[in-house]
Amino acid sequence: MKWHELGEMSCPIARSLSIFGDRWTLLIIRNAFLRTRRFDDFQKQLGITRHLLTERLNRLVDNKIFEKVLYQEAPKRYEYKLTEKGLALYPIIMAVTTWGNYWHNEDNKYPVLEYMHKDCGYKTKALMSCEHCHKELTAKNTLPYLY
Amino acid sequence: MKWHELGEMSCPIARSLSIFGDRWTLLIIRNAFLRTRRFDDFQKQLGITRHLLTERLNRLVDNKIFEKVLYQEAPKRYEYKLTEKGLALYPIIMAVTTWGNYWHNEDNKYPVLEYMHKDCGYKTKALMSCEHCHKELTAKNTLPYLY
DNA sequence: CATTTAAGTTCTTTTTTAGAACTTATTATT
DNA sequence: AATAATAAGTTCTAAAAAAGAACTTAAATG
Repeated sequence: MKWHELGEMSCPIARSLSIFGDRWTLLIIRNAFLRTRRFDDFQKQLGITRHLLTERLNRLVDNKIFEKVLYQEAPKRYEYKLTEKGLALYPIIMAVTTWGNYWHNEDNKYPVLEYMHKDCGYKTKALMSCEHCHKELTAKNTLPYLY
Repeated sequence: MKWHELGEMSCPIARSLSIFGDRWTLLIIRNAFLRTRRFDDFQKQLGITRHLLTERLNRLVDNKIFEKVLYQEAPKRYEYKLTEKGLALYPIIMAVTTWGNYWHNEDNKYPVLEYMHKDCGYKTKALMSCEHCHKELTAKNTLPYLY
């Protein structure tokens, strides 16, 4: 299977990975959530080559995850800002964070990145939960279900 | 930054991506959740080259996401079975599914893959929620918080 | 006038991936 | 008994992608 074919698959996971299933894109998005918006800042923070960063940012703009916002007229300069569609990636970032914190952190060698829920004021772990009964969803109590 | 350096970063996202932040690994894991366990089945279902599949499965075994389980003595053959650490990736799969379903599906061109919560019996969307107040967590009501 | 800033672009080298054929050990079929 | 099939890789070559460094452009700054 060629990579670009993934984008046309009926599986939502395959389609999603055709956008961010590579070595850099989710890290770019992570930094965007941490308020990075400019080319050189992404480049310095990530250590990604300028060439690749250009290519990835363009893909994210094409897919409406970032929008380019003019911040300077001459010469024209744009910031890369998460759209609503881009902001909707946050649960993925949280899910990856949570797994990395608790499952891929032998001997608690690395610090734990948690989240503070502003509405209730508590430091919280992100749980996947059922929209009906609000209990936690796991591989064992859940079945994929094609609508 | 070189790729293998990611695995030693303090950020849980970077460390996680050092395992599954590539073109194939999350698709392998998706299929594992759909009960695929054998080399040739992964290969045929995904259309991945045998060479890469070998490399990816070995990485997943090294990282204790799959365990090899002997299912035939002569010649020795092993199945790749998700460990508890591997099963814990399910929220990531659900989060990616949910985003792909609702945000990366223009004109509802593609079918929606939902989940059935066996405990309550309802078809459900996977929501990221606060372990305290159980309300939904989003980019806007949440702050990363280094413990 | 020389430097700096910001956002790329271009170039060469290295690494990864794709694709197809081959191997090995055993079981099933003609 | 010889031939084909199954399963899980391994080994090749060619193609694509990524790394790394230097260059470009346009304006602002010292």
